[in-house]
Amino acid sequence: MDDTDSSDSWDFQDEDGPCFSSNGSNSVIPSRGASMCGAEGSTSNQSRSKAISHFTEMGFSEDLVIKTVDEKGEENTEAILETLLAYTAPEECASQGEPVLSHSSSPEFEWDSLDDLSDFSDAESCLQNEESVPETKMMQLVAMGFSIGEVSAAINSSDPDTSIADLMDFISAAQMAEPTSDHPRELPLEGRGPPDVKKKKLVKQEFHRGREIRAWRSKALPLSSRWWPSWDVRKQFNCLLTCYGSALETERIRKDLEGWQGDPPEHIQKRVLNKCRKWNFVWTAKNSVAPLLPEEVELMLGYPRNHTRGGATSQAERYKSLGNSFQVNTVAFHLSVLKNRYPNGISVLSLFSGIGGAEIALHQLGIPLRFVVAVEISEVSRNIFRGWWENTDQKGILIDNINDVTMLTANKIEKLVDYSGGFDLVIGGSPCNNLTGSNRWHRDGLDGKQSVLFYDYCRVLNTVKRLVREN
DNA sequence: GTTATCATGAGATACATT
DNA sequence: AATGTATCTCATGATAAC
Repeated sequence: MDDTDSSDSWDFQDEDGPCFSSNGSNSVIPSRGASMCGAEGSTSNQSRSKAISHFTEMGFSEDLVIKTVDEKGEENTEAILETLLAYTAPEECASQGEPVLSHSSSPEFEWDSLDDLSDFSDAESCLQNEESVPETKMMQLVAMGFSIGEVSAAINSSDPDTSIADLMDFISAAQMAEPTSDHPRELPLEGRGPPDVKKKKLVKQEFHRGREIRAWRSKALPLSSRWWPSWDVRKQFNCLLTCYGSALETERIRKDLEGWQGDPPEHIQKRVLNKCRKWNFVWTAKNSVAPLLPEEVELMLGYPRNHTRGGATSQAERYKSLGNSFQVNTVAFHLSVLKNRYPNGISVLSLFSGIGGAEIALHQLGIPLRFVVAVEISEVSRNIFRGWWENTDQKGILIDNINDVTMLTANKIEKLVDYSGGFDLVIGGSPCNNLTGSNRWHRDGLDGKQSVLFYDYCRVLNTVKRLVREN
């Protein structure tokens, strides 16, 4: 059962990730910071050299690191990093003729640009140690923020022993040519470039930021960046829900904020901020907020732009189908181990398939969809998925006329297994309507009307397993 | 250690408006 | 008939206050 989804605050989960982490945006080098705090006094020399090697490993020159560490004190990792970047960034801009921190376009909204560099040295050692395993290479590059399509293309068109650095080179070159319609970029990562250490850091940084508001403010939401008030301290979006804030709500906020000289009083700020949190509002003009557009939600969740446009009859349906869906990049990350196992295509039984998050993830990984059974109760979602299937010229077989999981009897499963030659993957996230805190009315747990389908997932999975064993 | 407070959520329903 | 809005409601974990 894959429960990777959009239910938590929109933050990449790192438990299974090999070399990146989503430590909170405020924490700077938490593990190292802690060990340094504990190393006061007698062992300060040790912590000093530790700090120095930490920053030199990041690619900064040793002289500069020693100077800065002595200047700022080895415990002030944040300040050190800030200073180091301040020293090195202008040089790189000059030599490469392009902005290094391309997202920091408006000075008044300069966010701390350092917090996510913390685990980079771990990623670096990861790169050096495990270059021999292709899946790992794929995961590492995806973890750095390259799109799965780009990484697949690069790995497919190079020798198996090509280094990560060369692969990055390859991808960068391809990006400069133009993004293909087949593999559009999931996130706008303008900070990419030649694979020097600095760039790798930035790419990694961008990857984390893709999940945070700050990235959106200057890239996907340039207007928002301009009007974002300093007292709106949100750094992450809340859970992407199936419903959205009303126009009247945003109107009330506008009225609340009008007529103050400078910042509004604290109680107003608090009220507005609570509303913004509740509805994931973003700033669109002076004193004005608005819900995220469906296109923006699609982008965040890793779907192709306008993925939900055709099949969904209304805006409400678009939000609903997106709010109930997988985060594609996350699913692709977990499924990337299948890439080399199914070069000739995969046979998938997709339960609660919705708008096709699992299938899109496989497609973006470059795994051909040889045979897909998509079981989905919502006609709107089925239409969206079929639209995608046709738009991407899928060559495999799609069976999407079984709408209800409870109708998927052992008999039918057996026929499907015979027809397809067996399923390689059973995937799906069963409904959580009766589990979620949002539902005050029928929060009946797994035995609730919708969530009870969890048991059908188990039933189907066990049937498929049994058939596989028998064959 | 215990209690109080706060924030939050793959939401549901009735009613109003278009 | 379809869409938009207001109102409903609460377990849970984190943190603050006692």
